[in-house]
Parts: sequence; C-alpha cells; structure tokens
Amino acid sequence: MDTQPKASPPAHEIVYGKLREHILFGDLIPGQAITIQGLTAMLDAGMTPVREALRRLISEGALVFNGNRRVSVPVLSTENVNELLFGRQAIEPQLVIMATQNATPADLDAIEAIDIALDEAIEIGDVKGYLRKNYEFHRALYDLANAPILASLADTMYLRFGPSLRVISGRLGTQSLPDLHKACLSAMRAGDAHAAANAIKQDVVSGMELMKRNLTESHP
Amino acid sequence: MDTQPKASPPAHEIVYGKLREHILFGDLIPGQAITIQGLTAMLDAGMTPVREALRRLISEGALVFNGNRRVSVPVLSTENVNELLFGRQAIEPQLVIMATQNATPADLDAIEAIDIALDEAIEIGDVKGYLRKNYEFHRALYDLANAPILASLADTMYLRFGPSLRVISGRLGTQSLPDLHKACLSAMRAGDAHAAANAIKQDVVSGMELMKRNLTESHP
DNA sequence: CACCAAATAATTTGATCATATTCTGAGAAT
DNA sequence: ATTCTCAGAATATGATCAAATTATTTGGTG
Repeated sequence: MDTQPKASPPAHEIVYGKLREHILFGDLIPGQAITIQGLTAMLDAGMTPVREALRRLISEGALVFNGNRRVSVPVLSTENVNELLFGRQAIEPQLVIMATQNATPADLDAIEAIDIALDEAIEIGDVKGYLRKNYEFHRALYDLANAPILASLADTMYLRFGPSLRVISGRLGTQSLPDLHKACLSAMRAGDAHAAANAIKQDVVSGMELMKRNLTESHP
Repeated sequence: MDTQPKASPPAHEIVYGKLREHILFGDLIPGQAITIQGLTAMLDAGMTPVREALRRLISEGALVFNGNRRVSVPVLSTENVNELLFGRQAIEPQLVIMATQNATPADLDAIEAIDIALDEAIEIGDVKGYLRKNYEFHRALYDLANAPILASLADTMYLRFGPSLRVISGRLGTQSLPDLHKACLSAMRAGDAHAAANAIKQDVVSGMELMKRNLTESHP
C-alpha cells in the first residue's frame, strides 16, 4: 500500500509549477509571445489546466495579457524597475525582521546551505544555478517571516523581474552579481533584526540598480 | 450594423468583474464556501470562464483555496490585518505622492466628485454606497499615480479585506467610518505631496485599526 | 510596367461548451 | 470507532466556434 500512497496534485497545479519554472529559470525571453496551444504541447497537458495556470500567472504579473487576447513575457521599463525597487525596499526588510524573530538555528542552517550552493554556482559560472538559489534564498526568508500576505507581495514582485534578471545575468556572467546574503545571515544569527533588514535592503537595492543599468537600450 | 459595433469582452473577463463586485460590494460573507456550479448558475456562465475567474481571484487573495478543492471567502486574522496595515502604509502614501505630481485640476475634480458622493452615502446610511465610493476613491488615486505595479499591489490588498470591511461597516453603520479624504484632496490641490501622503496614511491606519478592533471574536 | 495599398482569403490561436472522469466527504453499516 | 458506499462536486478532455493575425490577391496609380 505504501508504494503509491500519494494523491497526485491537480494538473493545473503541475502546469502552474512547470510554467513558473520556465519563467524564472527557463528560456522564456521578455517580450516573447506565449500561446496556449504551444504550452499544451510543451507541457503535455490539456487546454483547461494550461488556461488556468495562465490566468494565475497573469494576475501575479509573471505574464502580461496584451489587450487582444495575446499573452507574453513582460518587458520591464525603467519606471517598472523603479516601482519594484520601491516596493521591494518597503516589504522585504520587514519580512527579514519578522524572519529573524522566528528563525531557529536549524532554519538558519538551511538557509545558509542555500547560500553556500549559491556561492558555488557563482564560482563555476552557473547562471541558472545562481538564479535558482538566489530565488530560494529570498523565498526561504519570506516563508520564515510567517506573514503570508506580505510574502505573497514580495513573491509577486520577484516573479515580475525574473525573466529580465535571467537575461541580464546571462549577459554579464555570474561574477558581478550582488550578494549581501552573508551579512544578512550573520545578523540574523546574532538576533540583530535591524542589521539583517539593512543587509537585505542593500541586496535589493544593488540588484534593482543592476537591472536598471542593464535594461536593453533598444531605441535610437 | 451600427447597433452593436462593440466587440464584447471575453466571458471570463465579465465573470471576473461580476464576481469581484460580489466580493467587494455584494453579499459574500467571510468564511462562506464558493462552488463553481453555484457560480455558473448565479452568473449565468459556463464552467470554464468561471474556473478562470476563480483562479485569478484566488491568486489575488480575494478568495482562498482551502486545500481540498474547496474555495471560500477569506477570514482575516489579527495578524493578517497587521500585515495589511504595514503593507498599505508602505505603498499607498507613495502612490499618493506620485498621483499628486501627475494630477490635473480635472483629475482632482473627478476624485472630489467621488468623495462628495461618499459623504452623501455616509449621510443617508448607505453602507453599500459608502463601500463602493471608498473603493473608487482609493482606486482613482492608484490609477493617477501611473505606477501599475505598485497600484496592483495596493489593489490586491484592498481586495483582501473587502468582505471583512463590508461586514464590519454593516454592523457599525456609516457614522463611525474614517474619512481623511478631504485633507488628502486639499493637500493634492496645493501640490503638497508630503501632506497628501500623510493624510492617506492616516486614513489607512484608522481604517485598519477599525478592522482590528472589530474582527469577530469567535473563540472563548 | 512596377509598385503600393486596400480588400479579402487562409491559417493560426483563443474562447467556450458538453461531457467524461476523478476525487472528496458524509452517512450507513459493521 | 472503522470501513464502505455513494452522491455530488471539481477536474480534465477534446470538439466546436469565434476572433485575429498573416498571407494573398487585386485594383489602381505613378
């Protein structure tokens, strides 16, 4: 009986997860058009689950609905990045303060493990690994804060710049990427919530500033 | 041929709008269970559009997905309200600052008209009218800021407490409801973005404090 | 005669529905 | 109390319809 005790999650959840991965860590370029029928083929799913996952990701800002029924990966403007800079600066430090209060040593060990893996990815130039571990790091902090509403706001903002960050990281390589994580972690271990919040704020600011400097300068 | 020249929006958009209205201004009680088949009957729509609208509203936090295929209207805890208090305090003043910079006299006249209608609703004890105009007021400010990402964050937060606010307003009547709108508007007319931001912050704080004081004290 | 533009046909893609299937939870029976 | 059964609800499919983009034709013009 133990061989298959799990009730599999619904198809639309699976599709949502897969598509989210593609957006954050895959090959979906900002501006790229998304078609429902393309996704049903790519993800081997029916239309209804794909459609539901799409609506969900659209309302999270991970994809955009372009007026005439077409869906695409968002292209960030400088103003958009400024909004994300402000919003993340407003929310993430608070999440870190709350996380610091909740964190057990085991929690911090787990997060440190993520950050070590992140360093290794930078070391060997593994862009995709960096992106994944960076997301996991921030996400682990969100979850530790035990503040689901604020965490979902932060997550939504992360999703919005995921594809652009991926492109930029790919262009720049892993060397010049910001990492204020260790300062944040040691402050959390010391129970200094204020210092931890400041460290993550610096991390957020330098990340967003990097994006602003490297947005594709298309037009003449 | 001119009798119906408009291309109607897709059914899932219409369903989304209707359901959103029900959540903010209708009769959906926090904790109430939502069924897909109930909605297809109530809104006279097919299952697929209803399903898509549901996913969208769930990911916006306007509805909650209770593990086992059950969807319901969210019940706010004190911690939830504290999160919303922090989040709105962080975002809305910034939106008002940006709105102040963009606002034309005509824009301000339009918003003032909403606020006057709001006062009338309070005057005659029209709870539903108050809720609608209060939402329109805040929403008009969000839109004026020309900051779509921050506006969507603020809107999401408003959606989350809509049903609870409605219940509380119904219990208390319209007399004791906060309204710092006139201070905000006159500051905007004077071009004093800082004062306008402070006024809206006060409005947000007193609204959220009101909610905290009046959450249903269920358990013994 | 070549070229541009407007109109129209063709194809691709999205939207919707009816129906089949799977899952959950409540109550009956042990 | 535990297990079984079953009704009802959610999930998923694929066919069908409608809209939009792209390709093609056609007619006129420099």
